[in-house]
Amino acid sequence: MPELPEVEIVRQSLEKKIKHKRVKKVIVRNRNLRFKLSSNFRSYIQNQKIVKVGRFSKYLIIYLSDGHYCLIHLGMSGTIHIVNNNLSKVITNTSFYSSQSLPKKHNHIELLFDKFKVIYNDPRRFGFFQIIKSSLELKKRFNHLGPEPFDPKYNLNYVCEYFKGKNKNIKSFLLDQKFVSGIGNIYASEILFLSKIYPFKMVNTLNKKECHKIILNSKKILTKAILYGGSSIRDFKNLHGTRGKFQNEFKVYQREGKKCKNLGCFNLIKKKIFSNRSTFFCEFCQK
DNA sequence: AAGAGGCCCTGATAGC
DNA sequence: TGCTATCAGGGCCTCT
Repeated sequence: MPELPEVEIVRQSLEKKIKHKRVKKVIVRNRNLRFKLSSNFRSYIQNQKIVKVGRFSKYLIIYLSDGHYCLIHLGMSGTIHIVNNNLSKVITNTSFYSSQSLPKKHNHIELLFDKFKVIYNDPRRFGFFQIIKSSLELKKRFNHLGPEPFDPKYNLNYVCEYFKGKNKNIKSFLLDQKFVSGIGNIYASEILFLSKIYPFKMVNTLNKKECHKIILNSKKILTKAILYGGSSIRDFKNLHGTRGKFQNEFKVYQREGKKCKNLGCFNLIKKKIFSNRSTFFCEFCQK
């Protein structure tokens, strides 16, 4: 489901809800996630106080009072719900589901607090929970990831150097978390449309000006998406509450066959499947 | 060693 | 109605 903006929205609402609160009990219903949940997973979280909820790229980091960390990745379909304990009613919505459509199936992990519980639901099970035991280990865990788009390290020098001698298109690089981390399939298309760059242009043919536009627009699109509360795509039934609004701002994503939104352009948005992911673009505006 | 492709898994939707 | 095929916001692993 989520790219960096959606994960950030989840982080904000989750932290608001659980910071300084103690986990009373942990229920594991299914440990077969992306990575199998370790057998002692519960013991690391039970009775811990939540110090804060952080995020790096598309990963949530729960800081536990004894210095350990609980790393969460939502994969493609992971969602987090907060449900009131006695009333069994959704009181905070961190996942774009409404109380009416709260799924019973695929609730794999539950963290029980005094008055509410946090439920992890994930039909496809591409997401995961992991215990990280030290800040050093946490750093190592993210070692393979490139800078976030907001990081000053994601600059013209870095990008130009990185692209030297690389024989791959720009869309693939925006999705490559080793190059820049946090961008996914929606925002990659949107960033390239805004930059007026053809998604399948090889990076070794990009000039400095184009690299500069990609850097600026990566920051711009993700910042705006966070401001809009993320994107809620695929229309769930009975949605309400904290549903994101950025899907209304899409210029190309899921707009195949529709008119280009650039002023004066009457071309229709195209969709092309490349390495199993769809890419949306305007042939006329993106060169 | 960079780059392409397959695979993990379930659910929604389209087409017959 | 009920089948089958295709597609989904991600990332890891293997092969060449």
